[in-house]
Amino acid sequence: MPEGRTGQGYGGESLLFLTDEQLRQGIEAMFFAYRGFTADPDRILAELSYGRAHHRAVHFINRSPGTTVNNLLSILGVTKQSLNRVLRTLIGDGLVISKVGELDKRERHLYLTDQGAALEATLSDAQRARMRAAYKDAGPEAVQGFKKVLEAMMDADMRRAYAKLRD
Amino acid sequence: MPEGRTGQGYGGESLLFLTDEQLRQGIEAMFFAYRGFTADPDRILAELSYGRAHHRAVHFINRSPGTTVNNLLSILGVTKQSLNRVLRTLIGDGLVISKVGELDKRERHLYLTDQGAALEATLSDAQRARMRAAYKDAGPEAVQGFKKVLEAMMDADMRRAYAKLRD
DNA sequence: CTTGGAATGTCAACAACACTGACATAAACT
DNA sequence: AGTTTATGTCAGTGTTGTTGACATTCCAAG
Repeated sequence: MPEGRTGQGYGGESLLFLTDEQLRQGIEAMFFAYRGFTADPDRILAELSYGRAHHRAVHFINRSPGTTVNNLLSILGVTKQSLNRVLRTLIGDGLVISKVGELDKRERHLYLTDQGAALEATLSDAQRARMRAAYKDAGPEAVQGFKKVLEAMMDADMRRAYAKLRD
Repeated sequence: MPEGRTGQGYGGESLLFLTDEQLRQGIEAMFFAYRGFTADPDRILAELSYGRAHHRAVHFINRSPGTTVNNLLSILGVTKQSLNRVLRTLIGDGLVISKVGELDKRERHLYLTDQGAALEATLSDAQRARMRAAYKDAGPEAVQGFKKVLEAMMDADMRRAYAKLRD
């Protein structure tokens, strides 16, 4: 071994960051971090007898007001029956309204009511607070790397959906 | 604003990486990436009529052979009833064995059988393959940042558990 | 205009995985 | 001897996901 360059020097020639041990650490980090990622909204949702699925629906409706059910379906990656159950309760509770499409009357366009927007804000604030603290701790360079790795970890369709949401 | 340094320069003075928009992108990246993260093992598990909970149990038993039920409980962050349901099927299927503790006979120490180790390897290989590809794409610097942000995102107890696993 | 397909919604059944609460047992600690 | 700890188990419940079947509405092609 002529040049056994150890450490995680940024040269890129060293492949030590691709060892099974390093990968396992990353896998476990994802597992533990995702728990933290969802912990705060979960606590709020539990009090309202809602779940993560409601959070996700509300998040993406807020993100893209007027989105269709089908669109939401492909982003969330669940079956229409599963999404429909969630949407029904949200509509029933007055957090979401569904408008028949003008151009294509088969489509239902989804919007948050004021009440829905209020819930979304509460959940987002909690989740962003943790995210902000983590970003601040880690610094801007780390955040760049964080996003880069996450993006590379996505399925191709999800990467497309993610890119689309960023436009 | 005297020095309005734009971009994500690594100076650290610019706080543009802490805007709500940047945070939301990170949140969505976590959501989509976690889906990719679990997709490959999920496919394998579905064929065996196992679920993610089985994967997690097998992973951490492989990681720390001889670990006790209580220990596993605190790492996984679920109730003993939930874990027990999973362990019962794994033991019944001959993937895990539970040995009464020698020093403290109340404790059960958990080990993978050869068959259990084989499943763990199959699942790990799939998950590591995606992780490796993502790491390779993103590069060692990005990976460092990735881990740094994830660690900062964990709850304090999880960070401790994570650190302990790395010793 | 009729027919086929797409988008949506609904009903029913089921499985995985989490929860709470209650109770049992054995072993260890005080 | 009494309490705590570690574990296991039973019963019930809730969220979220799945399939399968079927109805409705509408667009578009023949």
